[in-house]
Amino acid sequence: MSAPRTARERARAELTQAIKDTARRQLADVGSRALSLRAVARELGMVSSAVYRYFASLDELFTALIMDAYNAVGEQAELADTEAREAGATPAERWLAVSRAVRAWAIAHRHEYELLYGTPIPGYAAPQDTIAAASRTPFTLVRICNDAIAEGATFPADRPTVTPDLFDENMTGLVNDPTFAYPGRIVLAWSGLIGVITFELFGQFNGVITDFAAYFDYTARATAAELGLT
Amino acid sequence: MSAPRTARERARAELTQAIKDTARRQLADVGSRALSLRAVARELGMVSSAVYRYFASLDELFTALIMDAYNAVGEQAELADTEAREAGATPAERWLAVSRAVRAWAIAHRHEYELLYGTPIPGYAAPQDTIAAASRTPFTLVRICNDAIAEGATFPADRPTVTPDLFDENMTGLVNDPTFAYPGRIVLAWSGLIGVITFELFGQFNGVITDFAAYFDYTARATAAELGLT
DNA sequence: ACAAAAATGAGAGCACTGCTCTTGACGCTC
DNA sequence: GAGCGTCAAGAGCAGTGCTCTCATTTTTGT
Repeated sequence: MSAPRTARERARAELTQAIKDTARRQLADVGSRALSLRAVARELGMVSSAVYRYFASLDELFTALIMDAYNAVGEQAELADTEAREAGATPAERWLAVSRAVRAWAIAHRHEYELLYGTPIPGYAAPQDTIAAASRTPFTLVRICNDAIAEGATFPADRPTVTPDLFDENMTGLVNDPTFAYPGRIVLAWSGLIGVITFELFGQFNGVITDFAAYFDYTARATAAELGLT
Repeated sequence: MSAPRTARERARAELTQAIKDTARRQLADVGSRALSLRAVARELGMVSSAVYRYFASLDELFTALIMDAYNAVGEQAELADTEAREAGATPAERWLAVSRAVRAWAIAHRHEYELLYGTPIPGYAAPQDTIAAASRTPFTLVRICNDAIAEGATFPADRPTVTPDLFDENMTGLVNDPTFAYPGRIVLAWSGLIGVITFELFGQFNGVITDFAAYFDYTARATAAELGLT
């Protein structure tokens, strides 16, 4: 990611980006299963073996696309939350705004969404950078809850909670809630949010729901209510 | 599905099953992306073109595997619920039992689960039969709620609800609840259940949760509580 | 019982894929 | 300007899904 110093480095950086861009374009057309390194090379007017100078394998190209996609959806989520917060929205309204932003991105970038939350690519091993990029969206949800707690929100009583020992160490201090009622429920809310979007995109709601957008809003509101957000 | 009358029909039925079985075996080994019709034919000692007499395309073979998988997990769900009910379990306990059964099946048949709830196979068009098979598991959850309603359970007050017009017509009469509070929430619970299992299987919980089984039980209990099941 | 019809398996072949290796040309550094 | 590292290109390998043709076998109709 360092700045290109020589002409060759600049050309390399540009071509690397061009490969990713055309790959992303073809991904939108044919889906991840049919994405072909040779077709990408063809569209760029180069021979297939030349692409291997930039990505050692198709899996590596996929990994790069996944990284970019995690950052893209994370950026949308952060943006939606920041805008809502600056407009004076309540935590519940911010939750809805972020949920909508994630869904909108998923619909607009269906096949990139599949890369993130669909069947994992077998040869793809998530490096440390990927984890950070993947955390941007859920951390946005955590931020909303932390702000709500700071404003005096409390977790609804009489609901199942979870002990902190089920969670990884680096998760325990994330939410400002010593009872750990929030963190356990936030993770469930997060997986539920992706679950609803996935069901809609992957056709599990066909023949069940007719108005996807309206139903999604309901799910987001219901989830926020279950977190005690108002 | 009619009974084989001639020897050729019997041989055809057996070979069709043998192809599916070895395909399922190879699927467990290499995953759906690497499943090869030629490799299946090789293992069966036949030439690849012969397999096309039984499945017109790889997509058609996938469709058959998907049908079988939907029925397999649905059967496990129904079995778990029936056993729990006959043992005198409460609706909440039955919900937990069914949830656990689905998760257990998913872990034991990872790649078949991917076929059902992961990225859809592009060339696969769900016929009417597939919808019926896919409905077995969620209908089991509906049955639990109906039994609970029959026993006098009521939907928790002060929670967001949804109007019936968002749902397909053939869904409206499914749950014995004129207010339609249950159906909207059941669908969310269903997608949430699959969302949690998918997150665990697809690695989204790596670095977040350590004790998957314990956390899953919590999510199932929390979901049951949100439906007002006791 | 015998011929026509249908179904089946084998093989060759096409177009495509990911990936490797070698070759020759170019740009950068000293 | 010489030497080195990087680069695109091409050939080639093993594998894929799928189609076509050609015998062989089984079922069916008369």
